[in-house]
Amino acid sequence: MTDISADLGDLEREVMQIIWDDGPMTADAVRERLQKPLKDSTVRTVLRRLEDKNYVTHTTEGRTFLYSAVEARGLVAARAVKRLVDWFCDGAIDEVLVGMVDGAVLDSRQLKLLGDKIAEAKARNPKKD
Amino acid sequence: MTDISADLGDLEREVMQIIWDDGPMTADAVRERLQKPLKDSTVRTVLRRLEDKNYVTHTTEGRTFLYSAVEARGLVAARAVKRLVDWFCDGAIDEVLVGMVDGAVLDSRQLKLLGDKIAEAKARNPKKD
DNA sequence: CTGTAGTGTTACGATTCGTAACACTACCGG
DNA sequence: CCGGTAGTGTTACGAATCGTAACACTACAG
Repeated sequence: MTDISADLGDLEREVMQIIWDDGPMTADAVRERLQKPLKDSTVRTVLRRLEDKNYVTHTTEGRTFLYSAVEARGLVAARAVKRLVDWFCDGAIDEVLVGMVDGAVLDSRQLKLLGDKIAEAKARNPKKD
Repeated sequence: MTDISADLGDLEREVMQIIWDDGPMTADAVRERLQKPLKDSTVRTVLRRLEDKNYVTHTTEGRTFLYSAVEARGLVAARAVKRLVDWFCDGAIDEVLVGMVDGAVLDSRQLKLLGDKIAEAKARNPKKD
């Protein structure tokens, strides 16, 4: 479908969360942290798919794989958001923002946070304006 | 997959764009505006699926259907963004924002736009702060 | 009353994803 | 030296979604 958002299934995302939260870890460690009791091979398959999709990499520790995230969660999410906006509105981000405000998607606290972050970003990175 | 972003395929999205852009219209009108030359029944199937998903509705004009969008594009996109952020970061929108800035997902123009929109929103909707 | 414009039904192949069995291999302990 | 265990690789299968479309049905115009 030319996947927007992120080409991650539910289980794949859960695994990513675990790895994002708890740093590099073995397949077995991932399995133990999952809610659903899944077979070993299931978790491994998911990890391999995530590696194919370049969400994780592994290093070899002895004969064991240590999986770690390739990119920070926030970055992946941010790019997903951008892709989503591009896809939806051909990049017309203001249309989305209007939607956010009008649809009460963001509450006032989040709006404030957003504003602060932008101020920060501008301060840190004061290009031509 | 508990579809995030929007449960729209590529063709479905194209159709939505057309309807969002050009108001209520017949299935045939949609087909004519599409890039790829598709069979009539294809377009109708997509429209029916979009109606199932509650993206469009139709009114009957004589024996012809007039399809129109149920919700504004920006609103749909905004909600998709929110769902995405929730899904990814459990709602930790600041993590996403950091990602946007660090990953240069937004350029300075967009940051400014974002800031302006927020100011607007606050002005229009000055809740407790 | 028949054809045409329009709608509804059904389908099929590709892809993705959750889920897993099974097969293979290298090292540790006896 | 050899077998079992821990770990990896291969292959698969069923459900869901989506693009794509054929075909069947129906109502109104002429």
